[in-house]
Amino acid sequence: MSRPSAAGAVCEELSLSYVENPTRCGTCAIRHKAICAALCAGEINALNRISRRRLVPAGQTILGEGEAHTIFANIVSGVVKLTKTLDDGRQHIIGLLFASDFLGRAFRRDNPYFAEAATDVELCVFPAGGFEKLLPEHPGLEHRLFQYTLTELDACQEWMLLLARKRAEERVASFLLMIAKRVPGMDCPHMGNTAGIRFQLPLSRAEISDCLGLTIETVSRQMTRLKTKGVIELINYREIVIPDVRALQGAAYDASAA
Amino acid sequence: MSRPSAAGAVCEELSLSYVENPTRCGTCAIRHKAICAALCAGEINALNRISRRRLVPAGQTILGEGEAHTIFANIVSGVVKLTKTLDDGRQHIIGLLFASDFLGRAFRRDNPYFAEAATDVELCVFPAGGFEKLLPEHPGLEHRLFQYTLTELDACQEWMLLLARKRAEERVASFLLMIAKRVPGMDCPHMGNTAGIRFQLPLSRAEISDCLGLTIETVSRQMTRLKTKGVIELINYREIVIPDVRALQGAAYDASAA
DNA sequence: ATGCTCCCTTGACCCAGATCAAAGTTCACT
DNA sequence: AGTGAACTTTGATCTGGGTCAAGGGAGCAT
Repeated sequence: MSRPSAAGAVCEELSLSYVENPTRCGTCAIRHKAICAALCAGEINALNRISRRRLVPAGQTILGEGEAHTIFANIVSGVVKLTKTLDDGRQHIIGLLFASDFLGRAFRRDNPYFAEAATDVELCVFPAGGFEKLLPEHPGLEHRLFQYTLTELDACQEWMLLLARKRAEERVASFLLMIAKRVPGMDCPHMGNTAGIRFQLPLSRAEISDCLGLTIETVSRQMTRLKTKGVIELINYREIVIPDVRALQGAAYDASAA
Repeated sequence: MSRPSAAGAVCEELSLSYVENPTRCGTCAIRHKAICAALCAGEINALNRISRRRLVPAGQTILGEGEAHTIFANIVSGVVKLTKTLDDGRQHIIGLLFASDFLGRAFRRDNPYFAEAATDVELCVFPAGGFEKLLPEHPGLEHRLFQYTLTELDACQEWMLLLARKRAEERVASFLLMIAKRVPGMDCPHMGNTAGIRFQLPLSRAEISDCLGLTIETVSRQMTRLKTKGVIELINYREIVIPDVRALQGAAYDASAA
């Protein structure tokens, strides 16, 4: 599960936990996108005061399912997967968190899912106690978290439609589209078509199948199928080019394709 | 889709909109369960001031998908189904609302789903404008709604696992269990076993199949299967007895079965 | 009663995707 | 370069649930 990636990270807290320095949030990549966006100075400072940066290498557990959760966190970079498991081993990835997403289920003693770093991940961590104490004191913070939760619920309901009614090819196409929207892209110099998108898949085939309610083999076959149709190009197992997003949206049966 | 039921209701606003009378909330069946629970007197009064009771007959639309939503509401009695549709007609019921549940997606112009009365429904309706104005003024109200939304998200994630990984029989059993928990039961005099549960299904087979990502025929076959195994008894198409809840939990592969 | 309509069940058959089984890639490490 | 482990693809076959097509009930109107 562990893969090499940009930051050859080890899991340890960096010595960035200086307490009063406002440059910490000031220079943060997700300052204006995460729940931090739209917080007033007082709220940002309160958060800043209890937060610590942490690097988590790919494959490492962040929160255990059913355990009491000890932290909340913003994802600064990387991808976190949230998994639920039936006790005979069948499992499903109920959510992926990307840069600027928020990790943690407030107002609940035990964590309803298992959270694991899918790639190397950089977190901005808040201890659970401190964070939950902050919420009632800062309505603006709770409001932001509420809005974020509503968006998460929307996405979850959309995904239910995929699981209940889409065919395998549509699911894989929908998945690639979702990843393309959330993952940082890279230059696409070999392509004449400037509309093309190129990016790195953060998940293995096994993990993709656990997102889509399919098997590894079916995911693989559908990828090959999309490649044969010219809807996607596979640079290698992890790297993908989408020459024409519209075509992929068509394959995904994506209603939001204009 | 319309069925006879207790209240032979027509859809019209009742003349209950007297403005200052506190007995309205005071005598409400869901006063201590809906988002109203844990609100202070001021908040309840503010809600009371803008609310109206409304009866909606089975089969009638409450909110259109994609339309601007004009109302929020508490479900006082009955069952509301929330549906999403792909434009080729494939559809899925993403949620069912029962007594004390809340209907409406705050902070969004358009409604992300289609809401329809599955049975005759009694609503406590709030006009959208008035309700959204109340939220920032009453943090307690927003807090309640936030908690309710988190619970909804938990349920949605649990349901995703069902759609992604459970087999047909487990899905049907899980569905019956979910209904049994939320729908008012009735006496079970013909049974010696006092642990038995008897209730009315609020949905047709077609609607159940739209909840479970299955077809009508498969739902029907699995119901017959559960009946043959003795896990359920069918009084008629809509009425069900569960002689032993444990057995049904087993069939549902329900992890929460102790 | 009779017939109608709307659901629901049952049966026969089919197919998308699962399962089982190799073989091919990729990449880290000698 | 060579080896091994992990991941991915591909092929053959199987099967759970879908699809198509008849029947059953139950409730309502005549």
